[in-house]
Amino acid sequence: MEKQTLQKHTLEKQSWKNIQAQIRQRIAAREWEPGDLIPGESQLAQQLGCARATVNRALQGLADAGLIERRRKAGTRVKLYPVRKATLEIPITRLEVEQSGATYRHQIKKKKIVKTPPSLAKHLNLSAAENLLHLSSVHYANQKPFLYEERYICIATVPAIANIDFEQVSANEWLVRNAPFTHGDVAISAENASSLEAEQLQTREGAAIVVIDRTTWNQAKLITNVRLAYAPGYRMYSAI
Amino acid sequence: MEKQTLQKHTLEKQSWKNIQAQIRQRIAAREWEPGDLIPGESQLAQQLGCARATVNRALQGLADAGLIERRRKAGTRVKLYPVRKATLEIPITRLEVEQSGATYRHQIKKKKIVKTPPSLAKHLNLSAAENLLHLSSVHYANQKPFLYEERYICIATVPAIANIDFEQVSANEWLVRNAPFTHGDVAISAENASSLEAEQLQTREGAAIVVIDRTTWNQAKLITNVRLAYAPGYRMYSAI
DNA sequence: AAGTGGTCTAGACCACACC
DNA sequence: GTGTGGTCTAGACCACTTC
Repeated sequence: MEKQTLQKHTLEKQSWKNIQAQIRQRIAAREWEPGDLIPGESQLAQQLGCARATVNRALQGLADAGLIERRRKAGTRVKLYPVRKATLEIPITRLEVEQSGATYRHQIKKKKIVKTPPSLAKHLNLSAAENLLHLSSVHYANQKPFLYEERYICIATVPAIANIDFEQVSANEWLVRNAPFTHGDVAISAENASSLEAEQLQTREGAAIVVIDRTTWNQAKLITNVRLAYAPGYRMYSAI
Repeated sequence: MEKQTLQKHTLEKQSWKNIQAQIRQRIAAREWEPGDLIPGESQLAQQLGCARATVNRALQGLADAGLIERRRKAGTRVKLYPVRKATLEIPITRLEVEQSGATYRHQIKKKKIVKTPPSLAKHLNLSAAENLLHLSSVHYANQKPFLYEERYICIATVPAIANIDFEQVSANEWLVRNAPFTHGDVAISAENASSLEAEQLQTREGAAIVVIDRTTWNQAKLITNVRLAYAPGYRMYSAI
């Protein structure tokens, strides 16, 4: 009690964010150079007048941010090459469009049940006999094409999709709300629009478009694989 | 002691990750539906036989992952639209190339000191009188162009750059190691290669290329703005 | 005013990696 | 073995928000 009151008076607020900021600054100021070992948690706790758990939380955040590297017994080091990370949010397309102030609409272009196409079978190591629902659709913002989507949904994993009217709710939105996934992967690239894509996006063939390829799983079961071709001019932003 | 031993015997390992997985599963299983309020921390702690702090840690992770939404007094709700996030690592170009097994080389194409160009002045709200070091360079993987980079560095913020030989260390690498930044922003887009870019990247004009525009700051002071034009075929990957 | 999450503490034990 | 980070606990107080 006595100690705590003292701290409050001398250092005002103590929180793990505060501690983290102090350590961050000491790293930025080169007090500990890249590659250096920094003091142990207990030592820092004593220096900074807080509990070890608080220092631990601060350091875990810094490790997460890629500034330091921690190993039991070996201690904590300032990274030689700090790894910065950009976090991109993956929004529901309808919300993304609406948040930009535009009116959203989407249209199904194709819908049929197919066996696993060879291109996917290899990449997703899926049985060639698997039944997939193949959907193509275009999403519009203010009646202008925004995104052309080519999607495969694994029927065995998500049997309920058989009864969904995808004219009402996009597959994207329905899946996000009804088929929670455990993990997945994303690839982002740039491609020249094919003639089909150019037609659907009402742009010229060869225009540079952002393409996102995304696959999601529930445990070991594939849920969906989708290729998203955004209309020219699409940009993704992130703070770092 | 007695209690702890009991837990060990009945539930094997208890950790916040375990608790988190249990809660995750209950959300996935629709035990709590999207929009529902889930029990408070103390209640969950009692149910799960652990301390409230442990539940707190688990729930904070889930909030971070975008699955739930927490507010004091209001409680914790399952998000209607879970926001998934993809985290992209921003590597040093040399390391990115070398990790792919290729040999790295880079070459400075232009280097001169300029006043803030109008295009940047607006976007970065920078004084037009600011002195910037303007560098263009090409990074190669196995002698093939990998990345064309157009960079501006704020001399007032990083005076030390005046004496750096950027033939030896790329600006990218030098800055990462010597000019820590507090925050920044990134934009990713697809563009058709201009004639200059096509020439530098040894590709055809109009080829679709990934373009990353990145700006970093130290507190209120601009460090650098860079436009990275990757050779056709470049892909960024992320797990989600 | 009251209830919820957010954080801190002191102490304890564990898990892992290095010696 | 031994030292480091990783985690857990019980209890406490704080801060924010809704009522």
